[in-house]
Amino acid sequence: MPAQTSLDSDQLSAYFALMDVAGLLKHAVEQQLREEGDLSYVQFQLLARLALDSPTGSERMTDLADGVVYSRSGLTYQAGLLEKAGLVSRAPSVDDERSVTVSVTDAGRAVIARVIPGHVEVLRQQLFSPLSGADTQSLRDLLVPVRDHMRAAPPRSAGSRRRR
Amino acid sequence: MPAQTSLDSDQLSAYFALMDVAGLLKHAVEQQLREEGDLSYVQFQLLARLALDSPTGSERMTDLADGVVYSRSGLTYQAGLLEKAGLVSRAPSVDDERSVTVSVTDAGRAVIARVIPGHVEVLRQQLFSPLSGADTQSLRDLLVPVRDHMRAAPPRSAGSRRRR
DNA sequence: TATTGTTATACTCTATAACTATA
DNA sequence: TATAGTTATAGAGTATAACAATA
Repeated sequence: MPAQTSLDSDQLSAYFALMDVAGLLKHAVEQQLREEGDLSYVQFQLLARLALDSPTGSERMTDLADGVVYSRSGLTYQAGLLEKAGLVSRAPSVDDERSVTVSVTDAGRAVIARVIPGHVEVLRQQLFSPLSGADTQSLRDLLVPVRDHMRAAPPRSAGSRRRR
Repeated sequence: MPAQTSLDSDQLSAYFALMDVAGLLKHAVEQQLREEGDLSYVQFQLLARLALDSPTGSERMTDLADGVVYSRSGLTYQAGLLEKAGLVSRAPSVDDERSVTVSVTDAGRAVIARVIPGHVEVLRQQLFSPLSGADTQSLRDLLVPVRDHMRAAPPRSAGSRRRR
């Protein structure tokens, strides 16, 4: 069985459908986030990760960078914007003076809380309304392993700094 | 059954997995397209649509805009870059003097041909290697209806100009 | 009047490379 | 020496609004 040099039609249409759906969806949620919370998608990701995923509401810059932003300077830029808006604070880490710990503020949590209902509504209308519960679960089960695989085998430039 | 104001955990993880996979994949293919063809993803989409999807290799700006770029000025900008690079040509449409017909040149077809193998290779490694043939078909069958639904009910600003 | 496309403009985001400071 | 983060800088992409030309 030789390695194919082209894709079959299922692969092609899956690829384009994936990119189209994600592109349209991102566009829709970015508009909602901008209107209701003055947030970009990346800023929402950062804030949501701190406010919803982290028990302490804090993470080091390096840990935040993994999976949210592609370059460190980009993260510095976004964190700076969030800090200027009063939604996060930054302080040197206690255990390692090189590191910076980013923390959501109360104002940051308030923005997330304010933005979530409209966000959910967009997702419901745009993404989930054509999908049954079983469909959604299938989609999840298909995509989560792909994400894990991609994160495990990063495309060179997305690797950690030590790989360069 | 009242309308929920939050998402269940399958929906949440499907949403984030979708956005993460598409973001990582876009990042990977953009790098490949830039290295091997000096193309951005949008430029690749435009060129591929003309070279692969259109029987004549030509389309009106308005038709190109549908589903590729979000604003008309953005399409003008990208078409200008492609024209400057000699990959497309633009001419007034014969039937409607207001319209502009964009056509792939031979050089444009050559760039697509040069870029495709590496593109397929990235897709194979990043997206398809964790998916069986049946998985790929399932993914396609789940996402194509979502795309159709999104295109049918655009999120306001992505609509055609006459809707504004 | 409505539609097609372009232009001027401003802004956001991202990346590279050089730099500082700590481990 | 290696790692964490910042800064300066430059470039790409996008959107809005005003505009010209055609239907």
